[in-house]
Amino acid sequence: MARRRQSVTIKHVAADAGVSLQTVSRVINNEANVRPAMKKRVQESIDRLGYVPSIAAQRMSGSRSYLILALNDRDRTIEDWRAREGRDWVDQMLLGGMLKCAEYGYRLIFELVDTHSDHVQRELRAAIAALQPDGVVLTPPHSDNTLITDVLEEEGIRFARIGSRKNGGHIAITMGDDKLAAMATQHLIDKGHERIGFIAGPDEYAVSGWRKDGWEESMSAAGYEVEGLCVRGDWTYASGEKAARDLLGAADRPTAIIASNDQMALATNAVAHALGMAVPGDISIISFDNSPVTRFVQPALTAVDQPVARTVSTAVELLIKAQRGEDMPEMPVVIPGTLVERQSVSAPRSKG
Amino acid sequence: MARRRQSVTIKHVAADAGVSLQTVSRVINNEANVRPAMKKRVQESIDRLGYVPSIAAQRMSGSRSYLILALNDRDRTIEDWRAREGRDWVDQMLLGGMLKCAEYGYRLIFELVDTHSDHVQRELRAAIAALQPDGVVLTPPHSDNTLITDVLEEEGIRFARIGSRKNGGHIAITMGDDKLAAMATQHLIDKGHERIGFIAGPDEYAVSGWRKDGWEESMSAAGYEVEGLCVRGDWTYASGEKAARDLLGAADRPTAIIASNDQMALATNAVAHALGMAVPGDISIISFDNSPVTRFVQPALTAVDQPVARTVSTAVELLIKAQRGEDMPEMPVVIPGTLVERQSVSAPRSKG
DNA sequence: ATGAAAGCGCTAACAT
DNA sequence: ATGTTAGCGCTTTCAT
Repeated sequence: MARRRQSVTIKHVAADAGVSLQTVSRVINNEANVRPAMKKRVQESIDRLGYVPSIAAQRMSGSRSYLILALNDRDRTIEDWRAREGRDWVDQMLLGGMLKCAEYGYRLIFELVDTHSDHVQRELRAAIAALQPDGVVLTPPHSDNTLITDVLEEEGIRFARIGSRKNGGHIAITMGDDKLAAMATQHLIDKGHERIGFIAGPDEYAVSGWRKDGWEESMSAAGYEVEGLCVRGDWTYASGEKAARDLLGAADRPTAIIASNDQMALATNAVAHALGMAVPGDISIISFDNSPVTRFVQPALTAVDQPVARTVSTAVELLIKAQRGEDMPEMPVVIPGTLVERQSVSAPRSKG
Repeated sequence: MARRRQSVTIKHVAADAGVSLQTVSRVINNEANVRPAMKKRVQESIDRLGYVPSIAAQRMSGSRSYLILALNDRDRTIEDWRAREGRDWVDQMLLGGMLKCAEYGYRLIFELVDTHSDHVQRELRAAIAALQPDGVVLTPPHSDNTLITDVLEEEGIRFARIGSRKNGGHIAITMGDDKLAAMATQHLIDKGHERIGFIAGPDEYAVSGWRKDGWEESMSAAGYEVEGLCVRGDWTYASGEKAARDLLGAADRPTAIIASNDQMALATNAVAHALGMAVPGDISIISFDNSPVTRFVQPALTAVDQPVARTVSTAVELLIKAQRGEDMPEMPVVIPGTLVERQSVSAPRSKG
């Protein structure tokens, strides 16, 4: 196929408007020092010719690439895609990230990186060299991975960390996990529960700790015991099964369980049924994430919704605005989630 | 933030290896006329310095952009994302497309376009001017939209149409929709059904017609009537409800229904329940697509699985290979789907 | 406020 | 088989 060239370039516009390339460039980039009349004339040529700048050329000449890179964990993402269980984290990221990028004339490039491989750094440097993104959105567990953030700092690329509170010179955004967990716990306490179990996520994820903190906070504020009521999982269904068996097999078992994600909540629900316990009659369940599956399971799960789309959208917007010279927020930004009530919570059975 | 420059460029590698830029370029692009020893020396420098070519520069110099554009319908995609009902078409596209691109050092850019707006062409030209993609993957209903294909032909950009049989000079890939529909119909016939209803998709989608053809083919091969057994929907749940009411409210109603997508099948299931009919006892159902929700509904739906990931993966691979000079397939490529049996099909009740 | 010239990192075309 | 030159489309100096 023939060597493809830009059909309409800045030169064509300049010729059409009878001005220099520079003036056209100034108009494109909305710079100062262009008289309104001149600007109008150039803009008309742009519109008439249907001119759109080549981002390759813009990037080449050392300015912006108009590309935002969204980094996700390769294994977990591919596993979710293959499982086809309706987890829509990626879709929500795209919904928030792509649309916000489009608003500003940027594009979101979704990229997978191996968190645990020893060549994360190489992979990342390669992506940066190839694309020269104007900003990077980091999702857990990348958000606090210093292997990654070190590279980005070295390369001088702005980044936003989702699910992180480390904002030194960078953007940090959380969904208020501790407050959400506290809210979920309080919701159960209000229903009359006193023994509320908690299935935590893996340590590698900062959000795991915050969610646990929130649960503990509400429990101790109410004067309830937490000892022996927390089990750690690793987000997987299997780990949720094991955790649920531990909690529900105990002599003084809880009357409610909060699971740190949907998979583990689903597993808890299944284990309860397997043990002949009614949900929510014998055991109430609240899950985190609120992916589509929470609505399809029996009973539909009460869940803490994570506003992924709004969070990523905000991250992208802050990155773009920072590039335009606006200040980045000093403190971690919180995009709070909400509790979505469904059928997996009721008052505990009155004690015989 | 400081003007960012490539940290390691082809110049550094050339200097390090003591050769000309051109030789490095030849090694990068795996071209002929480089002695093995020289190639090895250059490759070592590349590895040592961690050099990765800038795709912006590669594109600028008139060669490849290493970008493949995947075009989807904006409204439908955003609606799916917002609905959060577990439809994973986009995820399966990414699974197939991104991973295949990565294999060849390309990147997939996922882009939304308004099919029905009068400025599709402007939108598309803008995307092409900005990104200069090496190939475009078209999904229904874009695949047969001449507004879109005309622009691509004008710009000289190779494209692959998914769900299209129009391959004149381009790549066409289907999932064998007619055969799949025929297979689903035959499956019901084998179970003893004679009156099998069909809910078709909108005309705008070529696949709608093929699926209907397959149903008709199996029906007439078995010598069964199709008159009054086909109703057209528009993919939505609401249209499926209406279609199902039409079919199930008739005097001589069908004992089985094939719906052309999951949403309409779900609606059919709900309508059957509302009318006091048992599924599959009174009415068997088969759906198309096999998105996650088919497994979560009661009863789990027998469905025709659409191998979206494999299809997109193939599309991308053919585009890349074509760019490398390999021939494009003359005929439409078929990536056949399969029938996934679940609980929504049984033999019809014996006639009283 | 506008223009001219230099250069970004790379490859195509043409040397040798 | 390797090197040299020109130029892709744009922005950044630096002039005017």
